[in-house]
Amino acid sequence: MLVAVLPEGAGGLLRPLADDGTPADPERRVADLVEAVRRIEATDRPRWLWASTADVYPRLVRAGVRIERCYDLELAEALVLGAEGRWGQPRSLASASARLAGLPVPPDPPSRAALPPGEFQESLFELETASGSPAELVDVHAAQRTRVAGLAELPSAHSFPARAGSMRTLIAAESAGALVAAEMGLAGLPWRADVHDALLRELLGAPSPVGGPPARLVELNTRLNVALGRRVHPDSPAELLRAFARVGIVLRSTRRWELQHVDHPAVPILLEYKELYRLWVAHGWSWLEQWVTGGRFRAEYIPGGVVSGRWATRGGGALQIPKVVRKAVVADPGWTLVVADAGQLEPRVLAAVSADRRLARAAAEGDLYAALAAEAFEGDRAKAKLALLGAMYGQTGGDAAPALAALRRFYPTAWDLVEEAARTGETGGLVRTWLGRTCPPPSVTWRDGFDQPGEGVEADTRGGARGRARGRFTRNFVIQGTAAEWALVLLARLRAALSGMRAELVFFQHDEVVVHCPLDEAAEVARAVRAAGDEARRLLFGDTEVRFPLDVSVVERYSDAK
DNA sequence: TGATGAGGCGCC
DNA sequence: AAAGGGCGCCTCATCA
Repeated sequence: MLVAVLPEGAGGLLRPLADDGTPADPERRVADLVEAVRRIEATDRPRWLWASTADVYPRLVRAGVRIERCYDLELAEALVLGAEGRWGQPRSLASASARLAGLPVPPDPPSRAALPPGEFQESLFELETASGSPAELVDVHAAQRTRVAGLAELPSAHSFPARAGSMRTLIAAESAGALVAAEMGLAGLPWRADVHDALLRELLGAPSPVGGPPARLVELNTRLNVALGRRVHPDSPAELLRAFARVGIVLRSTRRWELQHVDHPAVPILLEYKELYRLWVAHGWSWLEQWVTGGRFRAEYIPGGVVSGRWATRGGGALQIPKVVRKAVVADPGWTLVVADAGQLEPRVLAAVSADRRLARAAAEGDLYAALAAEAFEGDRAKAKLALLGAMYGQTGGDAAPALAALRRFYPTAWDLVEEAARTGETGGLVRTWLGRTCPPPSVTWRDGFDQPGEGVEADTRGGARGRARGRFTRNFVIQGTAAEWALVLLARLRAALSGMRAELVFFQHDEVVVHCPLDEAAEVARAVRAAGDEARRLLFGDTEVRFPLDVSVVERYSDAK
């Protein structure tokens, strides 16, 4: 059973539908949407059909209402458009409805995600009156079902064919992910501001009372001035290049890896400055003030925000929290953190999707690289890792060349899969993930101003640096995107397993998940994470012998994981 | 003055 | 150890 929901102030319109999406009961208006959903969820557990989870669900969660399943029409629209070769067309309910009716398609309204961070937070408290009608929801949903069923017949110049069944799975997983994202964003990551502050003082020294650089940075800057024989602003690359040139050192850039090869007393000082400077500007006191409230860091998660299907976040740099700062992530008293990290996820995904028999056998082991090394790289684990990463990221020459040759010889089926994805991209084609997420067309991934979709695109794409860049992108897309799908399914299964417990999902980062739970639930949560990983493997890859082992730690502090 | 791009670096 | 893929976000430099 489905129930279509259209919010309207504090109330809304509800329309029950049969499983096939056809209306089952007349539409009705409720004055209190939260209470209506609470009641219907308790008795019927329907799949809720709405235009956008991000617009509707947060207010339900804040009122203490959680739902089990939903169908996010806009996320689904984006996936189906991509599979149909119409990537990037407007996806809102209004746009999809207009497209269906053959009317001019309005652009998507600016999404919440486009708001400045502060306003984004506030917007979550607004009562949204969505545009559109329940009839439009019902019609667009029905049309999506038909379009999904037709996907199997689409011409397939892609890594994986578009299959109706897997697209349904993908839409369900994407929708479940949106529920997790909303809940996790509201729950927040436990964050001890006092611990963070102590850490900053230890590394950076005392903060400046007027907002300038802290003591340690001032000191390092002074020492740098001395070492270079003149005053410099270390945050200005141009100035640094000039200063180094003046002491006889010509640099192409001031990147760390380039500086590291330079023998000059200023270099270690500058490297230390850069590291601490970054900590100060990106995760210093102002970050703490802006993003941590009530003992929680509340990130804004955007499911499907990355073209590969990975999540994005906005504000607070939630996916880039430096390891050193993770000391401030501390469980509440009497609670603990269960941290689960999928090791070697992407090479395992390659083994599973390619069904390369030898690679799959290696991926049945706990340490895939070691197994590979024993078989094909004379026991050299580092070389095995280099080869596999090089094949997935598109490295061609350099030190990796011999390793790549060995990989190609021993694992030809896996090799062919990534090579085929790369060739497809180089010649202007599209690739898909295992469940059917389609990569954007070349016109979207080229960001140079003069690239226009249409004439000349294919010719420009073939050969040349740009074509090779596109090939590296599509080569990686099929692996990274499929890994994101495995993680998404794990997340959805884990969320289901945790319902009814006090445990809460509080963080998710590509292949790693953190659950905050009472101490006495930790063992069960750890079991649930492993079970969710197994279910994700089975759902995606059936009876593959590839394993997706999870490193699970039960810790008080995030920094103590692993 | 505000917008944009480049340089740089944190995470996976 | 770096370099291949994906991001967000900070700064400076430049341009309208």
